[in-house]
Amino acid sequence: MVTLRQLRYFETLARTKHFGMAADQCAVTQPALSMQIKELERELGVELVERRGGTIAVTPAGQEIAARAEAILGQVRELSDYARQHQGVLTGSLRLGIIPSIAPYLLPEILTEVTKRYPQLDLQIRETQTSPLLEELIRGELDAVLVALPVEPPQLEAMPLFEDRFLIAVQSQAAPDWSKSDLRTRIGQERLLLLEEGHCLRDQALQFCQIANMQARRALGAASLTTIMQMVAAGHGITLLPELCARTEVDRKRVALIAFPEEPPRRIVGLAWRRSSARQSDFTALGQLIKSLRREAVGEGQPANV
Amino acid sequence: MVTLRQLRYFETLARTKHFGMAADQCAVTQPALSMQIKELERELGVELVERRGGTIAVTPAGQEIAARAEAILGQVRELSDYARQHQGVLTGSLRLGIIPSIAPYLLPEILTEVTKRYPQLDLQIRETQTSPLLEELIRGELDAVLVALPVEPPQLEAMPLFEDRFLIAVQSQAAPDWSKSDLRTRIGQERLLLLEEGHCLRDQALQFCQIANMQARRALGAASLTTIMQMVAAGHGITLLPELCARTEVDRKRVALIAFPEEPPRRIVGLAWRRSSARQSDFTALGQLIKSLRREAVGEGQPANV
DNA sequence: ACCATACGATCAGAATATCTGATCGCTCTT
DNA sequence: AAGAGCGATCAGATATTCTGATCGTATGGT
Repeated sequence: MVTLRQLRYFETLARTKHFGMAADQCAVTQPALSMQIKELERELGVELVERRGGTIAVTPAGQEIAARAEAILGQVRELSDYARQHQGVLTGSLRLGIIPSIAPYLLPEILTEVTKRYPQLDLQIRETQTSPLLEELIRGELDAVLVALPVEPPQLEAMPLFEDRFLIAVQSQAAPDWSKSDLRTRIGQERLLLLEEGHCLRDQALQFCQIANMQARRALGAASLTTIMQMVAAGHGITLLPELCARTEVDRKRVALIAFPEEPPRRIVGLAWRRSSARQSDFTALGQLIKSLRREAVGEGQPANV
Repeated sequence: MVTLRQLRYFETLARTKHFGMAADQCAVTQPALSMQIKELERELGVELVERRGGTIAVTPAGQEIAARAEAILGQVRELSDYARQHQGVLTGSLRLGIIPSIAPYLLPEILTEVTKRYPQLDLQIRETQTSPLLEELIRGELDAVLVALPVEPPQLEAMPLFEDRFLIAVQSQAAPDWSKSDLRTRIGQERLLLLEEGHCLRDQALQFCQIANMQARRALGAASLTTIMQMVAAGHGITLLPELCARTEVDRKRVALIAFPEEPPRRIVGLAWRRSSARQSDFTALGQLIKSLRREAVGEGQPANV
């Protein structure tokens, strides 16, 4: 008799193409996974993976079966989600992914508020860049993600939460030198500091500046905004900084923030989830909670112009 | 962690609304089933069934979850079927339903032929009337059914196999008395013997005779064609007999068969299965096999006219 | 050619999960 | 008030699944 356990293990194996890694992801030892895979093969009477020294290949039949298994596992997840709805909103566990340019600035407040208002909720956080987050979301390893919109995959649905304007961060001493009138031209003349490849923030900044700053690409990617801000403070360049990050990252003595006078470049921060998920009400509740946080926050900490 | 076992048990329970029966159907004892249901409820955090003395009720959440479970189980079945295709046609086990007016006459040959040509196939037979067969087919308890076409449910697909003409069976002594010219009128004057409610044969005969024989409904239903033929032989009435059954059921000394001169009433015998099943090639192979049997059989045993 | 390494298979024993059969307690019927 | 039917519960048996150690093989570097 086929079991869900077998399907779970096999789906992971088909994805990783590696017994050891798959076993890790399933949180069991490699022999345990091997045995279940073998049992599934015996059960179905089909060779699912070809074991060749060093590496393995998923057979064509295996591919198809992995796809079906994935669909089945998805439906089981939705069944559980549906059930969870019946014990009230935002209860049980919710796996939330957040991108690095949001997590540190919003997460503490989110956690405080969630603990206060939804003590039943066990919020599990994963912080990484947008594309792995979306993959994991689609695979069902995450329930929702907090990212910059839009999100492309059609099986996802998103709720915009707030607008996050970009400011220009420059070394304080240099600030008086910046006139608001020709910001864009001026940017083109500076060295633009950006995060490393893969961060959506980098892409957004590049997109905005592509006309203005053709030499931006030579800027090597930094691993964190903190690094970048230290470099700005030391006068090694400028950067585009989301308002959200400003309060935390900016040392007012050493760095000045310049707002765009009109039509500021901005990102939309939103919550995304699988369209097929049965936890819609959880997500809208969580979205509302974050929205409300942000409104208060914006109210108290006004954007700092020069 | 939700298991397929839990879903299987619960789906059965939701259908039977009875722990004991569900346990029987699942081939386990009642405590085993109770425990799995309880575990599923704990897992999902939802009460799935209301236990009230004597009887139980499936909660609304339970209904929805049972429906989802059913869908999931169906997909798992299809996954298995898909896999089975890969080890060649007509291997493994195949659960075939057959109606009583076909089974005794076709099954022996089918079994002989299947054993010869597909020794790998484990054919499990269920014999009952059309409507329970179709229900079980849709639920996935059967893989295919051999019935009179058409079959209505849209999720089923059917393959016509052969035409089975109806003959009139009368007591031998009375036979000379029948002129072919006005068969229909004549039928109206006789007592028509039919199977009990639920047999498609009864409905087909009634449909054909509805103009001719308005008093047919008073004929009490017999449980088997054998009973009916004994009564015909004893001169208690006449019946419409499918050609398929004639060789086996007719004692030529006591019963005569009269063929309709033109446009004989007939039934189409066919094989039906779930459209969603992944075993199409099994079914067409089985259909071909039955077709070929029938062609030979028709060739050797010509319909016996007066 | 030889060693080191990485990978998956295998095995024995331990830990879990699941099942059975007996029994209990409740509710409805008579 | 007694009996029948039903599901829950419990203890012990059984089957499944897991772990940790070990093995054999293929591969790549030297």
